[in-house]
Amino acid sequence: MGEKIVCVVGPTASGKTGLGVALAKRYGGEVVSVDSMQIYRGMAIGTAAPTEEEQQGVPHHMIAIADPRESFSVARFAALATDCIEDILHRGRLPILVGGTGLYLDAIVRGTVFAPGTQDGAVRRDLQERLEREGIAPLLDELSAIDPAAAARLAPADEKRILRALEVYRETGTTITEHNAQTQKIPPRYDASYLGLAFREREEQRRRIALRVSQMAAEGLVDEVRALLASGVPESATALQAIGYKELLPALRGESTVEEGLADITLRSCQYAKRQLTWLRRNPAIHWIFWEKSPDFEEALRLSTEFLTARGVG
RNA sequence: GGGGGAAUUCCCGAGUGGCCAAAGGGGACAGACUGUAAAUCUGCUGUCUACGACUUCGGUGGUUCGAAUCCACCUUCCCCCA
Repeated sequence: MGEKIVCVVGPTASGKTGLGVALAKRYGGEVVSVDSMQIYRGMAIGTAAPTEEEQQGVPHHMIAIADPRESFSVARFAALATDCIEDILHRGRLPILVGGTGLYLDAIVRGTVFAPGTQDGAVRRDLQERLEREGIAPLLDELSAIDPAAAARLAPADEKRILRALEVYRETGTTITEHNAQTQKIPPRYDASYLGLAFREREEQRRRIALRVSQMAAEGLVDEVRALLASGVPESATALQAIGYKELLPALRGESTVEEGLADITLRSCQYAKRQLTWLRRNPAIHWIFWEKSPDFEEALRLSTEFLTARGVG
């Protein structure tokens, strides 16, 4: 087992930022954001990145460090975040990972080794072209021949993963099934204590999200999106795929209204929260704290401390 | 006041006598997830004592072996003329 770290997880708008800061102050820790969209600059409002005031003097890492024109990846994120964590540990402080991007968080804690190959690599481009020319069927057949397990596991419509599976084989000579089996044998890099935040009632979660969206609008979300576009961020950029941004593009093009865009943001955020919960639910190590009505951070800090003490943290 | 059109399962919307518990989309719910992950993909969605039965297509009453589909009347909504 590696060194002890704390992870605060939960769906969007569940109060992770608040608890993360409270824990950091209580334990002398620093926050590492594990969020696929907060890494981009100029997206503070829509990604609900912690403001200076919310940070309360606690050092925060991995926020607004990338240009929104570039594309990040799990592997890149995990590498940078791991550097941050190591640095915090070397300084004798407690790393507190706060974030909603499940894949990223798991990759960091487990120390996942990703197979080579990137989105804009030659192999991927080649496969992409073949997909456009020939359709998915021949590619899936090819995968069946080299990695029947993966071919059986993946749905024919899951083009993204089929291409990736073929890519891994071409880049490494090893099937993705084999690669995954190998990486799963690697012991976790960190000894993580997980605290999960969630609303007891789904409806309460929805209300909370709707409230947050209207606050974002009041803080100038529309202008934020406009500014990104004005600075040359293409609509196809990963950053503009973020919820809160892509839904406002039609309104900015005059094809829809801001009101409709905001309603769409609320809807997509609720659906996203649901997916986050699906991801988190399969991690039995998470110590859940459920909000009955609205967040009660004092109580949450008490429960968290109790749990962390039992786990030997602090 | 006259004329025309429409009412379908949570929503939108197909369906015009049997192959309809009813296409398709959305939403909801559940799940997956190893270099785009706030992304991508899958399943499921009338009820039940479930390889069968029962109740649904605005309401009531008819026609028919059989109706969401045909007829009559009623209710509501929309459009046109006045």
